[in-house]
Amino acid sequence: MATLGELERAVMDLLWEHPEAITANALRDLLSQRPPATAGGTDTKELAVTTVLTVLSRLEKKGLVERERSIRPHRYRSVTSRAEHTAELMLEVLGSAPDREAVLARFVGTVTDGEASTLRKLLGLS
Amino acid sequence: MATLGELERAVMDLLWEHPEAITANALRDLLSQRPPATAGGTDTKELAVTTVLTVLSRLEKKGLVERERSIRPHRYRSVTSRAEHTAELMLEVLGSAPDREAVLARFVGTVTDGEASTLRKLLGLS
DNA sequence: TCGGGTTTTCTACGTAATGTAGAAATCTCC
DNA sequence: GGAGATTTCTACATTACGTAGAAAACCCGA
Repeated sequence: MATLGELERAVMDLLWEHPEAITANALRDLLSQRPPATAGGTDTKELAVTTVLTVLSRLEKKGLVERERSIRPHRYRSVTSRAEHTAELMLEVLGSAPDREAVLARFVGTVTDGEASTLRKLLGLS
Repeated sequence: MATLGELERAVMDLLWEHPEAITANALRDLLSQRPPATAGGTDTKELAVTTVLTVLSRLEKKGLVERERSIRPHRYRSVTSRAEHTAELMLEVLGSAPDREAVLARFVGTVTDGEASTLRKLLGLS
């Protein structure tokens, strides 16, 4: 896997919020509405559709997005949910550590109380 | 934070294995011993010391490494332990999710049994 | 003290990922 | 069959990283 760029991330966020597959044009419109997190301006950048399509192709190549080619304005959707993806990323980070248990110790020490009890619940079932 | 490059990662790994601060030259020697994980050749690349120094400077700028400037061959050491760093990375990934609990659910579902019990132990005490 | 070896900093270049989009090719419907 | 919509191809700018030479700074022995 890899880290996503800013625009790639924004696109994935939108796809995750939209379970139904959507077109590149729809995505471009949605992108123009959300302000860029980078600066605090009233900046509503209008991207070219080709830009969105390029990003979508790259995300597809990375396996994060798939599209329906049967219908003409292709519809795009994320392959996994955001939660899945995030969990995978966390596991990837954890996986590269030779001292996984030490990492987990630090990890649970920093998680909020509510989340700790969530974890307890989840672990109690198994 | 950010993801590290291959060489940056190798340097951090060595610094994490060496609690005592070490010199750039020592690092270069250590680097030449460990085979590059990329290919499986008997490749023992000898890097220039300036290369190692550049990487160390970049890691210092990123806040991952600090050095003693008082003595002349500067000694470098990692600011945090690998476990700390990894846990921070995991939290960073988790932090960007609006559905943290869902992520945690997926996460604990994928962790090994041994780690799950470790987590239970850690959470039981609190 | 001074000069040469050692160490560090500055500068630079190649590559790869990403943001961005025009030009060209493809498709679809009238 | 052609015009407008859609997708693909190609391209360029920027940034991060690997890599290291050139230059500057430093330190020790003669």
